[in-house]
Amino acid sequence: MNRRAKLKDIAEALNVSITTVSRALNNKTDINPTTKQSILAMAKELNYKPNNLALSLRKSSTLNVVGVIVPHVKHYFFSTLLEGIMNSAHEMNYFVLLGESLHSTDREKKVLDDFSEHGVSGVLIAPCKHSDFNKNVLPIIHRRTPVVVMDRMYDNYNGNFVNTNDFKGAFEAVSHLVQSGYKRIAHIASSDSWSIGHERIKGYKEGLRQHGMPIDENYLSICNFNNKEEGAEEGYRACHKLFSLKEPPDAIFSVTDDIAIGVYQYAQENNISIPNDLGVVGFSNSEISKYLNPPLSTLEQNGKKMGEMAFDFFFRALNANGQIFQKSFKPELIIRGSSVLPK
Amino acid sequence: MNRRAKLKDIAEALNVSITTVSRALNNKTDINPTTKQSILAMAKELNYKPNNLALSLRKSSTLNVVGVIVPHVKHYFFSTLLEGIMNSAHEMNYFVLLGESLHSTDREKKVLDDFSEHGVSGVLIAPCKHSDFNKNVLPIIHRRTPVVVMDRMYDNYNGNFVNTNDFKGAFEAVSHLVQSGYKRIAHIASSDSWSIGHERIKGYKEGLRQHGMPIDENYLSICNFNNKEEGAEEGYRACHKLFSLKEPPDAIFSVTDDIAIGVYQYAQENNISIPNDLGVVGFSNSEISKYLNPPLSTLEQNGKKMGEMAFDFFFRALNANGQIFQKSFKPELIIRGSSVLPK
DNA sequence: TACGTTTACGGCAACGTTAACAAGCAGCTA
DNA sequence: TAGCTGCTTGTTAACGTTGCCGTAAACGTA
Repeated sequence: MNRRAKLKDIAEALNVSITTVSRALNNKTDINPTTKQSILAMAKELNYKPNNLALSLRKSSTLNVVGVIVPHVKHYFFSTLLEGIMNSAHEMNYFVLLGESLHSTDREKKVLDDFSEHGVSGVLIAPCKHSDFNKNVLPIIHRRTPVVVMDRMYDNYNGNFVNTNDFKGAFEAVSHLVQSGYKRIAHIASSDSWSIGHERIKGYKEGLRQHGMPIDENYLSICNFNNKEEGAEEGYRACHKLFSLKEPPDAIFSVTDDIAIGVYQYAQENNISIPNDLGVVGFSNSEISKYLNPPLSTLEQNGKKMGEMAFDFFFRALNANGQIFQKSFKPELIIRGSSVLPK
Repeated sequence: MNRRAKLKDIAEALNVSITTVSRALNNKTDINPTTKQSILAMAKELNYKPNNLALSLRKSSTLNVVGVIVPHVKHYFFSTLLEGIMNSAHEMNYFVLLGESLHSTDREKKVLDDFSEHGVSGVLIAPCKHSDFNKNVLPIIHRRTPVVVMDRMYDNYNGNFVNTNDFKGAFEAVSHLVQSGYKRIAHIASSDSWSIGHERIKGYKEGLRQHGMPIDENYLSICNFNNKEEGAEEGYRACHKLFSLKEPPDAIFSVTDDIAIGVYQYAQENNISIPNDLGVVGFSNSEISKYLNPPLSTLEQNGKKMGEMAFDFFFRALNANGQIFQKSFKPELIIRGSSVLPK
């Protein structure tokens, strides 16, 4: 096979200058329609494809590449998010450069710096837990590279983002448990110090308040975890603590499905029947949830749609100078067997 | 912030030529150690970082980028594979360009062509189901770009690969079921026409043979599926068919965990007790498996290790001209509650 | 002294592309 | 007819880097 055709080849074949060829292929003005036609024809004949590497150097930015960084690809939500991003990216002829932070803010910084060095045209970031906005993200924005923050929020951040309305989700979960007839609703929460944990706690409390139920701080159990395995263990421990109270809860809104798994394990070992003795609602509709016994009620975050929109925001931000794109997805309550008392 | 320092800046600061600076920074000969020291010092002072874009053009290949393509990121096995690849890549300062084939051979081709166009230094591919080696992969190899095939095999392929020893895995699963005391072992299989399905069927039959058990083609149920949801449904259907036989099986080796979920659903609806009436063994130790009731025995494929090795193979192939790297991972049998009869 | 060899460096070209400027030419106006 | 205008094309430089070649100075050898 011959080497790839370049502008020069077309130019020589037609006895015109390289510039003229470039003009024809880039739909520039200042070109005779006849010349243009013959150039286009020749380009097709020689199967001309522009050289991305040269273009990148010329424009001093990689062409059609977005950097995407998430804490863990293997978490279901992030992999669906990624799926959405890749769908849209593929449609728009964009490449996805992928990195994982593994919930380390240092690694996150390293990956983002690498992205910059590689000259990505944009960055889509699902921040790690203690992500440092000023240190990690701000430098990218200063380079005028479009950034879209996904999934969780930075304090006082006012750029492009796509996230879940955690507050509303938690509120709905609690409302549902109340309507199902549960009276003492606990929340196994994630740290108050990051947006997801914070907003869900707020939604939980507001849910209780609006239904005229007391807020008992003993029913708020905060735990710390970074991956699924820890999640289940933490859930188990938290559940154990809740059931050591004088008056244990009769329902638990769990900040994630993984933690709910720990609750299930504790319940099974202690002969606590779900949903009869204990109602449970999780968060994120992980693939496991519907196969649990009983199937777990939870909130669907629709990672795929979020991913698609995140890419779309990036794409629009590229050409809209200064305009900011924001969207908060209301999660959808999925009611299954774990939170409905049989009549 | 100033713009990034380039060779010219260092050269002007020290009154030497650009070439000399380049030599110093690239550990070339023909340079005075003293000059070299001062150049290195100045490079550090100006925080010089080579411009990848320019380098890419010069070498006409993107620097430090591998293209990775898998059928679906959201499948647990592939996401762990990806995790392994990214770990190793990150360590070696490589970027990962990600694509999904979604089990479409056309899309696979498109993504691979895009990779080539982008000038990746290597390609790691987990082929889609009906992937066309000659059309999709061969052109890349012809460009002398190192390729590592992961997870499944092409017929007569003799390049770099990393996969699961599906034959041994299936063999072990069947042996285990025999040793547990099951007598009529069925296999819900995947299509015989691709390596994974084929090898597992072979392993299943060989397992029966070596334990002196008859091979009943009625107990071999082949089904077709491309994603989890279909998997469970197909499993359910296949199970239904098996239990319509005059003499239904008392154990099922399922080609994937997803299909095993369908088996569980059928069993629950029809009051078939696992493991008492029916032993079940799955494949791939998906995250769901240990949370099923009873927990599902299965085969761990260790995607992370495979991913790490796949990248390692690529990396070594870069500099080892012609040498071929191959590794078949023996999956590890994980015995849980679904395949052991109580004494 | 004369010549070859080594050491250390600089100049130029090239990777493929595009932007800015220059320039040729036809047609039109005064 | 001189000069202006608009249309079309070509020339040059630049993006940042490295490989090739050339060469001056210092050194060694007969």
